Amino acid sequence: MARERFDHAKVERVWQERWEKEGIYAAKEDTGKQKSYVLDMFPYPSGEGLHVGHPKGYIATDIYSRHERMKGKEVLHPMGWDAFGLPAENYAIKTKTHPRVAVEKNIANFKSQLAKIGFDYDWSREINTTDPAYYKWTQWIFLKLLEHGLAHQSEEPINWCPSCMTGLANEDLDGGVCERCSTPVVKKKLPQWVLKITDYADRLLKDLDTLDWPEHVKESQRNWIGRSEGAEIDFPLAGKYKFVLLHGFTGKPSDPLYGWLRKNLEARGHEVVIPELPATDAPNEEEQVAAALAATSFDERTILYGHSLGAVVAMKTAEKLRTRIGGLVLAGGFVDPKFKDHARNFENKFEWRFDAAKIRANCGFICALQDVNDVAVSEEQADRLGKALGITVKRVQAEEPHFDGREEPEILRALQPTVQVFTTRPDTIYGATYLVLAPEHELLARLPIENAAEVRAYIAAAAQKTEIERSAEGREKTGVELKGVKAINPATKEEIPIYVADYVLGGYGTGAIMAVPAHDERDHEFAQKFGLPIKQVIEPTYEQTTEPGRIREGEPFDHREAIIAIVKHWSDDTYLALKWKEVAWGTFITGGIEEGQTPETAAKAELREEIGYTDARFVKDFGVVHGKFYHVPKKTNRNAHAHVVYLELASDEREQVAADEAAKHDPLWLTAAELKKFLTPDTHQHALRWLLGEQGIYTGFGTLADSGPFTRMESTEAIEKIPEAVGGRMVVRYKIRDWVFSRQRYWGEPIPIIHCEKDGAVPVPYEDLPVKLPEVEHYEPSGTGESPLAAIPEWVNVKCPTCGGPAKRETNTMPQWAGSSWYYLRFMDPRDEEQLVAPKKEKYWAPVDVYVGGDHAVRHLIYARFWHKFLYDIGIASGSEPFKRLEFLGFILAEDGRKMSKRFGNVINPDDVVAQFGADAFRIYEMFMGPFENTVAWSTASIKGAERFVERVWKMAGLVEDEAVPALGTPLAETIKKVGEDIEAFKFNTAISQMMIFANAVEKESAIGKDQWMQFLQLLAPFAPHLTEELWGEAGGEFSIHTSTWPSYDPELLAKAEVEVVVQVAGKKRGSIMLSPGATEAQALAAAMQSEAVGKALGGEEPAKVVYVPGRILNLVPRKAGY
RNA sequence: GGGCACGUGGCGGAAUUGGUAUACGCGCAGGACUCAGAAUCCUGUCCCGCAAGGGUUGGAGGUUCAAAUCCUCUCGUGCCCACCA
Repeated sequence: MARERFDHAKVERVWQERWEKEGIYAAKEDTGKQKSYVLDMFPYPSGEGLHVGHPKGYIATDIYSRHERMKGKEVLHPMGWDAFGLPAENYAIKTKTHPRVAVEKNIANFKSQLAKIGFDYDWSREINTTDPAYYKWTQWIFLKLLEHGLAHQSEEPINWCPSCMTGLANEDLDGGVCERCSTPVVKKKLPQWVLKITDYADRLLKDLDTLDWPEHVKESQRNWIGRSEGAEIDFPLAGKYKFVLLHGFTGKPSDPLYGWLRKNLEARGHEVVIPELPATDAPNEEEQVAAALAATSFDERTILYGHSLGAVVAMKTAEKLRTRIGGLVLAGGFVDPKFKDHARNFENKFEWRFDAAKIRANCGFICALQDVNDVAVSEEQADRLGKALGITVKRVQAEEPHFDGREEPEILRALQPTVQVFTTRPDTIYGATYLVLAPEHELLARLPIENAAEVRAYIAAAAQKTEIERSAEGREKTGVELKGVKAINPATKEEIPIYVADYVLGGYGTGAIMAVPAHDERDHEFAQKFGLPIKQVIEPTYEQTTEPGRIREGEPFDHREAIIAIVKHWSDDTYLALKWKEVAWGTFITGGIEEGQTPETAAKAELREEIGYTDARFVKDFGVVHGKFYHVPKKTNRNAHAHVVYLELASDEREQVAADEAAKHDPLWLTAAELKKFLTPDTHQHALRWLLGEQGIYTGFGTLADSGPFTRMESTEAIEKIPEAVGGRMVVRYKIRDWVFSRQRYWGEPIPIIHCEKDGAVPVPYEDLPVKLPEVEHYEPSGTGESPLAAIPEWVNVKCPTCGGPAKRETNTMPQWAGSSWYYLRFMDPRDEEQLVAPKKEKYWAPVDVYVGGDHAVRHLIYARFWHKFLYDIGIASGSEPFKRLEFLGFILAEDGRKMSKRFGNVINPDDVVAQFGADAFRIYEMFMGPFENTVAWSTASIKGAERFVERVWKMAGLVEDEAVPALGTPLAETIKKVGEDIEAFKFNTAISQMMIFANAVEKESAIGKDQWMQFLQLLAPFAPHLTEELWGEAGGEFSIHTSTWPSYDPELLAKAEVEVVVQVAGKKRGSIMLSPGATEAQALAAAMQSEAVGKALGGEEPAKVVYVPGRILNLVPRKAGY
């Protein structure tokens, strides 16, 4: 009987309605089943709608989740919308519609497109990041971060996109340009909220090892985090200073801290004066300032320091000076006698107004420290001090609150001008011939620089530059020397110059480097341009890693001074080389340096002994190269320290050579090009590069030279020993920067903060959340660094939650990444008004078992992992990682091989494809296109294959019989096994091909048993849910096939009675034999020898060797020559 | 410049992880059905050779009884990072 074609449109409609009506995909928490949480990266609902590339990941999770459900698990497969962000806002600006209107329209469109494909989403859990009921919790997380000290305000220069008119996180840049609009970003100083993701860097890195993620994604994350181990080393500034230390109202010059400071400063040759100040508990300005002034004389080399009330006295003293001093350092200072923990009457006889201009004029630099845990002086007080003096107060961690410890290294560091550098190569410190500070370096404002105007101009110019200009390829190094200041290299004790240059980045390490031009490309380039000394301190060292001569691990080395002599021909452009007779070596002349010899005389002697030439002229000693190898005849590891000596022969005059020397090797005259191929040891290749001038600067590890007590030590050891020896310390640094969290735009979550003049930044009380986004007239960013929200006075002006006084709301919004950093938790409990997620539900569903997505994943994943770890720390999440397994998808390109885009007019809408070919054919085609992670171009021609397969299955219903077809037993068992395994492994393409193979087998038999048919439909159900539901019903199956139990198979059907074993002779196939799987080697051999072809290939002889892999292969190795 | 992948027919790709290379599908060619086309079905389809046979996984070496798979070098492509000290 002829069957109608499959009417996909009708079948899809019928079943999609029924699934929806019966709610078969709703996820429940109380079924007692094992759970499975399958998640797609939720989309941004753009105005363009879906193209055929978008559903690829959704189809995969759909298949996977349907399979999980049929395996008896309780499945959570939700969908939602990441709808805040710039595109919606820009669209709103263009069309003058509210972004919410556009977003709602887009969501409706996306939903209808998705519905047509027949997904098993639980729509009752749909969420939307722009819904106040959702972003209430995004704001809640922000307040929790603030509460735990992980959010703070900063005024550091940040990346500013002049086109989007907003600040951006480091992660939002693409090689120095805004990733959205490709405009070069500039540095701009704006008050910003910043999240301290750096506090989690180490855990974000370490926990990667526990994740079942593709290796390249983990690698990208490691790259972002960018951990590097190195050393922080202090380079003291040259020159002797006189320090005048003024104690506070609880201090005395006899306190241990002052003894400690005196000892440390005097040890460096400085002078220390600690005057006793009278009556500090009832301050009297005149008396105290007079005491300070009387204690000593003041000049350019004087640095005045004050602690607590002493800081105030120091300011007053500086104000009254008639000469200029080197600098003013304040710790725990204040400008207003009001304290956190006590009240004290300081008003008597003290003038609390300061002449900041006078102080600034009198002091070379001013530096103020504030302890983050100070009990007396609030942050706000410290800020006021900073404002009064026109400086930024540096917040540090004191040993004891308010710097009351016995030793306070932060004070010492602030007093004693040093430049702290970060380096991963402390082994090169003896070659550090200058220092470089980044233009942002805070020390630049404090140093007594003679050419201050020039330096300031350079710093200003650097700030103006875009990232691109600053780091463009072919960049020319620029910089300015700081005249009048020098640093001391703590290893060599030599004075070295200091530069400011923008090739050093302010945000990484300490913002300062020691420059080693001999062993760093960038430093070398800079040194060449500025005529700075280049000092070699690392000699190249090579280890032999191949036999013969591979180093014997753990055995000691004997050391030998040696030479490698490069000898030029007297007339040709060729060089003398030795071809060794007993080993496969090609070398230059080489040998040891005996006592009393110099490298030059040793090289000449070696040349005479080995080849006989006597008329050599010494030209050059290139330096030393070290070769580590195992000396086979001497049975020892050897490290040969070889001077590379260049000789030129003046004539062919030569002597007789001893017979034993001549027997060892043949001399050859080779050109440079020939030598490149001929020389076997790496050390000799290195020598050749020196000769040809091809050896660039050496940046690798090696052996230290000219490095005092560390000379001849190897880099790896020196890296461990040098930092401590020069007073530095090993530290770990990360490339990842803190997350700039403020956006000066409208369409985002308002940051729930109220700024009060009196109380500073006050968090909005939890019970007042959410802070709803108000309606505005215009969405345009102001461009001044203020969000459009700032233009709504009735929203901005509020009462301070703490004091009730007048206050203003924070008008910046959060970045788009905020809402997507925790949405997977909300799906577990999407309508809860009391809490972010109910602990019971979280415990049941977490973590996400399989997470599928592609684009932007590195950033999203790092932010989400950061927030998740924080939520874990405060007890909201029960595990420390959100996504157990991650599958990365490859994109679908347009037929022309380009990206699918409205711009190119090559977009294919899934609606059209579904209408023409059906949802099931569309799903099968997308999964059959290739491996899931591959990027492949769409092909309308190829989708026909999927359509044909659907039609074939449809027709196959006509072949169903009551009785099982025995010949299909094994193929069906194999198919059940493979399809199940492949779905779990995300290998959908091979699962489909296995089902096609089975369909071919059914057609060959022209029959299939009813039970076999129904099992086959179940295998196909996750891929083609509509077709199989229809056929399942026709065959008498109970609704729904998607809630039926995944078929099992009899493993015995997989174990065939006989297997084909391929017979090879000498690795080439000569036939095959049928054997029982348990056949012995003897049986297999006997069967194989029956074959004529096998006998012929063996030449009538018995095989010399037999390799038998039961069930697979029998390889016979013949006796013939060559085997 | 650094890191990570990858390279198999005309095309997408498969190969139980070292054991019959090219499964499955697209395309193409020939045939059947048809007045004709669409659709469908059958046959063929890596290269050389009439055949027996030989060759072939970007290229060159190596390890192994056996290599697409492991190692070394080399060429090419893609992705990520990039003045990160």
